[in-house]
Amino acid sequence: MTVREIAAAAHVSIGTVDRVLHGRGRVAPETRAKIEAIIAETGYKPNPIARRLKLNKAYCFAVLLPSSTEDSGYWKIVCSGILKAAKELIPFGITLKKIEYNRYDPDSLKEKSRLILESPFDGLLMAPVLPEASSQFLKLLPKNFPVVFLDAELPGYQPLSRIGQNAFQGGVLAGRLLEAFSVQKGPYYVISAHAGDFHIRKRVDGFLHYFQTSTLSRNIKVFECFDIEHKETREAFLQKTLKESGIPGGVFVTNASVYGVADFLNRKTQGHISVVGYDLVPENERLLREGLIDCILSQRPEYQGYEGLYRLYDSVVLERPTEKETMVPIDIYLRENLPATPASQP
Amino acid sequence: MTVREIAAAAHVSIGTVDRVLHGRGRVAPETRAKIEAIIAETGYKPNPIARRLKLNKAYCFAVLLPSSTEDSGYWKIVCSGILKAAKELIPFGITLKKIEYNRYDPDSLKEKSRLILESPFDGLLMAPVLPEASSQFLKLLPKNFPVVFLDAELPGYQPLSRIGQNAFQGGVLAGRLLEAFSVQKGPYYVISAHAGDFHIRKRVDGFLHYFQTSTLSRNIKVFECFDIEHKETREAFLQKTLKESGIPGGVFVTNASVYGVADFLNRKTQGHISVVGYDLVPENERLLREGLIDCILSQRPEYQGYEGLYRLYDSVVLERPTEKETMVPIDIYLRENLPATPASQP
DNA sequence: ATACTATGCGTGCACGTTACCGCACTTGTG
DNA sequence: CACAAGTGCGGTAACGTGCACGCATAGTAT
Repeated sequence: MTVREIAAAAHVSIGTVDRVLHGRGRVAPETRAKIEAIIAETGYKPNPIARRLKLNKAYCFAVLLPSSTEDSGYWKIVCSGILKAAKELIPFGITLKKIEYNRYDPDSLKEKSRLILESPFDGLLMAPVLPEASSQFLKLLPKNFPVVFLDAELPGYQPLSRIGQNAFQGGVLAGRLLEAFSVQKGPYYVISAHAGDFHIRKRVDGFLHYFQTSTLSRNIKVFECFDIEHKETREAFLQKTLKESGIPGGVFVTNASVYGVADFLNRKTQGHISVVGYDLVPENERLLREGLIDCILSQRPEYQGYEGLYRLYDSVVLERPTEKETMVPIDIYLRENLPATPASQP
Repeated sequence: MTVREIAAAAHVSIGTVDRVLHGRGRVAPETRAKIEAIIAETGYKPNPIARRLKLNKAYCFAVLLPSSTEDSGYWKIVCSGILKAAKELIPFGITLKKIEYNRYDPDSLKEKSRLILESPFDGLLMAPVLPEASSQFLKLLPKNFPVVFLDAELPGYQPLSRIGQNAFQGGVLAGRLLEAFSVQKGPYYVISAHAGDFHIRKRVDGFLHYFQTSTLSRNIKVFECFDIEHKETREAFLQKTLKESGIPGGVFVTNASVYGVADFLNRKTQGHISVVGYDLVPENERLLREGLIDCILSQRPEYQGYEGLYRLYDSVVLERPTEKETMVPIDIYLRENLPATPASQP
C-alpha cells in the first residue's frame, strides 16, 4: 500500500493524502474521513525506506557514560557494544556524541552535561549511576525527550526505555553460588564498593536475603571499601579486615573490582578462599581462568550498549514502539564457560 | 558522497559513474580510471536506503527446522526468535517460507526439501541435525547459495554463517556443575538421546573429559535412551537402569528431555538426585523452579534464531559481510537466575 | 557521398515519501 | 459589483540509486 494507491482509492491526489497523514493544511471533513477509512482499512504504514530517503536527516545521539577506565574497565565493554551498533548505523545517518564523566565526581557529570547541551542531539543513552547529578541534568531536557538508561535506574524518572538487571536477584544468586563453590562453608564476607549506588545496595540485600531464607545459617559480614580500584587502599583495607575479622570461607565482591580482592586473598594467603564477583572485565576473566576467582556474574554489558543504541534508533528514526524495560539475564561464568576458550578438544 | 557528486568531480554524467560502478556498458579507459580513483579516494558506498527503495525487491528466506513439538519444544524457542526478526523485517520486504521436518525421519527431511525447492527463495536458514539428508539437500542448491546453520554443523559444508555452541565445552561445564551441586559425589550417569548427533556426542565427550582431567575420580556410566520423549519408554528405561545399576549421585541429560528424567528420579525415588541438563524449555524451567532439576545449560535458542535470520538479511539484502562462525556462550541457569522471576523483593 | 556500425556517454524515469507552491473556487466586505 | 480573504485541493520537486533508451561522434563499408 502506498500513498498513491490510497489517493487513487479515494479519488484525490497524493497531496491530500499527505495532508491527512501529517495533519497539515486543510482538508474537507468528508474527504478526510474517506481517506482515514481507507488508511484504517488497509492498515497503511508509510514505507520506512522511502521515508528515510526523503527526510535524509542526520541523527545525533549523545552517549553519557562513566570513563572507560573506571569500574575496572566495565564501561569500556558497554562502550564497545555501543560502537558496534553505531558502526552498523552509519549508513542510516546516525552519529554519536560520546562523553565520559568521572563517576566519583558529581561535578564532573554536571560539567559534561553542559558540554552535551551545547550542540543539539536527538536522543540520549546514559548510565545514571550518579542519581542526583543525573536527575538534575535530565530536568534540562524537553519533556518526553528520548532517553535510554543502561545498567542503573533512576527512581522517579521514566525514560523511553531501560535496560538493566534485577540487582537483588543477582545478590541472591551470588549467595547460592558462593555456598555451592566454597569448600569451607562460611563465614562469608561481602565487600562492597560504591555502596551508595542503588543497585549495589540491592545486590547486598539479595545476598543477605539468600541466607536468611535458606535453612543454612552462615555468619555473614558486610564491609565497605572506598576507592577499591586503588591497589594500596584496597590491600590495606583487606589486610586490616583479615586481621580484625579472620579469614573467611568465601567472599562476594559486589562489582567489577573483584579481581583485586581475589588476587590478594588467593595469592597472599594460604589455601583457597572462594570468590564470587561481578562483571567479566579482562582482569576478572584472567583470574577466573587461573582459578583465583571461582565465579563471575555478568549483565551482558556489550549487549546492553548495543541494544541501547538500537532502542534509540528504533524509536527516534524508525518511530517504532520500544520495550519500556528489559531485564538482562544474570549470566554465570565459570572457568569452564569463558567465551572463546580454546576447547581442550576440538 | 553520492553518484552525482562523483559525476561532478569527474566531469561526467551519473550514467557513466553508474557504468563504472556496475561494470556494465563501455567506458573509456581514462574516464574509468578517473572515476575509480575518485571512488577509492572518497570511499564511496552506495546509499543502502536509496538502493533498497529503487530495487524494491521482495526477498524470501526458507526456514527448515525440526518440528516445534520435537526435542521437548526446543525448536519452538528457536522459531520464536526467527519470527521476531521476521516481524521486524517485514517493512524491508522479507518474507519467510517456514517448513518443519521430523527430526527422527530422514525421509521427512527429503520430502520437505523438495517442497522448499518448488518455489524460489533467496536464502536458507536451517538446523542440519540430520547430517546425511541435509547434505544431500544442500547439494541441490547453487554454489555459494546463502545458507545459515543454526545449532549444529555439517562437517565438509561451509555455509555463509554458522551460529552454534562449543558442545564439548558444554559437556565439560556440565561435569563441573554436577560435581558442584551433587550432595553425594558419584556415581554419575550420563543419559543421552540422539546419541548419533554430532554435537550430542561432543557433550558426552566433554563430560567424560572433565572427570578424566580433574583429580576427582568418579564412577561414570553412559546410557542411551531411545525415544526419550515418550513417557512410557523413558520410565521403563529409567526403572530398568536404576534396578541394574543402582541409584546415582547425579545425572547429566544431554538434551532438552531432562525434565522427564528429573521428574521420574526426584518424584518417585527417595532423597534428591542432582540433575543437570540442557535447554530452558518450559518444562525444564518449571522443574528448575520446583527444585527437581538443579541446573540447566542453555544455548540461547531464541537469539540463535533471531540472529540467524538477520545474518541472511545482512548478507543478502544489505550485502554486508557477515561473521562466518559465532559461538554462543554456554548459559547456566539455576533456580535463582531464571528469567522474569518475580523478585522476592522489588 | 551515403549508409551503417561501434563506441562513449547523457538523459530521463522509477521507487514512495515529504514539503511546499499555488490554482481554482467560495465566501465575506465595502 | 469589485476586490480581498479564506478554503480545499492538485501538482511537483526533490532524496540517491538503478536501469534502459538513445544521441552524438568517429570509423568503416558500399
